[in-house]
This record gives sequence, structure tokens and C-alpha cells, in this order.
Amino acid sequence: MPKLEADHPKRRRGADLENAVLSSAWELLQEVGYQDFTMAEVAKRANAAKPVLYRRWSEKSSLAATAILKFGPKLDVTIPDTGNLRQDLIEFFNQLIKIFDMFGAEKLKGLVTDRLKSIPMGKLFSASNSENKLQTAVEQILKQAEKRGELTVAELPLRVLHLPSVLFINEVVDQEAVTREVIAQIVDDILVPVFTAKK
Amino acid sequence: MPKLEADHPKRRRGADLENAVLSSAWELLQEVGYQDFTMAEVAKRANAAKPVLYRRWSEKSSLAATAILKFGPKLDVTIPDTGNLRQDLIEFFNQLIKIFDMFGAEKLKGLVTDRLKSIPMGKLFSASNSENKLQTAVEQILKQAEKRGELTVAELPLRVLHLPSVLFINEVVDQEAVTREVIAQIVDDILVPVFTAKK
DNA sequence: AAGAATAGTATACCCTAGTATCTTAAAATG
DNA sequence: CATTTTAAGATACTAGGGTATACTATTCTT
Repeated sequence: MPKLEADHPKRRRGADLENAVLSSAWELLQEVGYQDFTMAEVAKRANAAKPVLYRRWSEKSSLAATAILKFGPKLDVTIPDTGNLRQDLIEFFNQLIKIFDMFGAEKLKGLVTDRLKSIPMGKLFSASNSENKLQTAVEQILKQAEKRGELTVAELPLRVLHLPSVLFINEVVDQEAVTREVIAQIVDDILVPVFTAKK
Repeated sequence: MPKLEADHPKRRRGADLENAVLSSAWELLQEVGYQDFTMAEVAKRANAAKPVLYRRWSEKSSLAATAILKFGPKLDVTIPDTGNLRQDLIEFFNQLIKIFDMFGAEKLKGLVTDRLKSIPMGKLFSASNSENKLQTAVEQILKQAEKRGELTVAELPLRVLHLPSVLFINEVVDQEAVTREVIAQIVDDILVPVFTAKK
């Protein structure tokens, strides 16, 4: 189908081709959501062959996640510092809602459950190569609270640091909607008690 | 009423057929695990047609879950009462490990993530018709603690009551193994602080 | 520049979840 | 019984994830 002598006289390779695929993937995701997103259609729109996709992404959910991380709403890396642990956590998690608002969480549910087949919950918000932004942000928020004497970070095990991501993902998978009210409840009923627990 | 209990009924129906299918499913699950468990093979072993399976179970994960709930290790419904919230929780959750030990959690991982596509985490341990044993057990354990004055149950929101299931499932999906040590850490670092938090 | 190595293109293929269809046994109804 | 309704049997089919293969354009190496 791709006429080599037309728009693309040359055969695309490497980053060029990769970007073309990701753009097509992003476009299709927005149009039909994850469930109806097919690898064949992405390939077709990118004028690429299916093996090109699979050479870069091991599976459909991985391609979709990469496209969202590249073109979707950026996670704001600025760490809130309101002088209050509760409020910092709420502000930060409200940023995450943006991604799910954009599509409607039901359009992403399948993506999340597919992703869980290959990666742990705590890494769902990580780009494949980079570090987990969400977790490091939580750590910084906690360090701020520590300076104010609200808790002692050194005492928090890894499992506890992962808790915010786990709870967030759980809401997406369960309720298919994460509102500001839900965030506040999670913070009040679970996160603050756990973070500030005395040993 | 015609009583036609022939020795070799030509065509099985209802419960007979259903049990035959579930037995074949259970057998196959033990042999190959969930990933390589196929509907066609179950049908073949049960001498049944695929539509028979789909008339009863909407999807593969549902059939597998039903077979495990029917033939797998029974969840012990006795509620521990050690006089201590922490210990009650630990004892109870150690019972759950049996199911995953039996197969090796990696053989069940796909099942859990598939199930999450259709039901919330809190219901993963429920039989399709019955109530959620796990959650009611947790509630009873908490009521015992309340009698001892360790906490006030009325103040615990639903999300908090679901937390044990959520954390357990998360470990299965993430680490693919839930040991007694992990259970103890979850109880100590998360559950007890949350359950006993003062508002 | 020639040849090797790499990574596209095009296409066919496999596998399995899930569905549709048509025939027919068996049960329910009366 | 005769008739109607239900559900099993057999089988073909669709759709989509993922792989294999044969070939060729581009780039790398010498």
C-alpha cells in the first residue's frame, strides 16, 4: 500500500517510523478507546506492517500505554507544598484524574487490566524507560511532611510507598471513575492513617 | 411425573452436564494452569459443545473461577478469635494463601487479571450467587475487636472494608507470591493502622 | 564500492475467545 | 399423547492478538 515514490520516497526507519506508529495509535485511541483499538488498524493508519509494531512493543497494551504517555496529558511534576500532608496528597492525586477524565475511565479499564498482566500496579504510571514519577512524587511529599514533623519517612516500607498507586488503580478498575471526593476519602481514610502511624 | 433415569442417557442436560463441564475444567486447570486452559479443550473433555459452556459462563475466566470455587481448597469460614486484632487478621489471611499455593500463583495470575475485567476486586472471592465471604469475615473480625474496644466499626467506610481483599489481590498480581511474611507486613503496616485510626 | 547485517514491506498463517445457525433430543405442558 | 418449549449437538464462522516467512531497501563495515 505505501507507494514508495509518493509521499515517502524513502523507507522509514527507527525513530521516524516509531513516531508515525505512535501518532496513529494515539489518534485511534482517541477515536475508539482501548477496547476497539486494534493493532491491524494502527499498522494500516501508519502505513506500516504489523511486525513493525511487535518489534517495538511486545503487546497491544504496551503500545497503547506508550502512546498515552507520549501524547496524553502530562503528569505535572511539580510537587504541591501546602504545608499539610493531607492537602499535598489530595492536590497531587487530583492531577492523575486528568488522564482518566480525558477518555472516560471505562475506555481505559481494559488497558489497565491488560497492563497488569505484565507489570505491577506500582509501575503503571512509569514510562518504559524512566522512573516511576508517581512514586517519587509521593516520596517527596512525605519528606516535606517529615520536615514538619508529621511522620518519619525512614520507617515507611516499600509496600506503603506503593499504596497510593495501588489504591488509585483499584478505583479505576473497580468503579471506573475516580472523582475528587473519592480521592479525598482515600487520603483521609487510608493514606494519612498509614503514613502517620506510630510503630 | 415420568421418572426416566436411564443408565446411559443419550443427551445430558442441566446439572449433570454442568457438573461434567466443571469437572473437566478443574482437571484441565490443574494440568496446564489458566494460561493454557482453553474452552475448546474443556468442551472436548466433557464431550460437550462450546456453546454449552458459554450458555452457563459468560467467559473463560468465569468458568475457571467457578471450577476453583467448587473443587479447590475451601475457604475456611471459621473466624479466628485470638483476642487480638492483628493476630485474627493474620490467621484469616493465611487461609487464603492455600488457594494460591496449590497452583503456584503464576498459574493463576492471568485468571485474576481477566476476572478484574468483569468484577471488582472486592468480589474476587465471591461465588457467583453467594455473598462475599472474605468481606463478611473481615467484618466479623472487626466486630470482635470492637467489643474489646480496639476500634469502632461504625466509622469504617466501605472502601476500608474492601482494603484487605484489594491488598491481597494486589500482591498476587504483583509479586505472584503471597507468603506469611507478606501477610504480616500488610497487617502491621497497613491494615491495623487503618482500622484503628482515630478520626 | 562490495558485501554483510539490519530492519523495513507484504502477506500468509496460527490460535483461541466468543458467536451464529441449524438440527434434534428431551422435558414440560395440557 | 400431541404439541410446544427448552437446550444440547455439531459445526462453521468471525475477529483480533500475535508469529513466521520471503523478500528488499537502507545502512554499516571493510
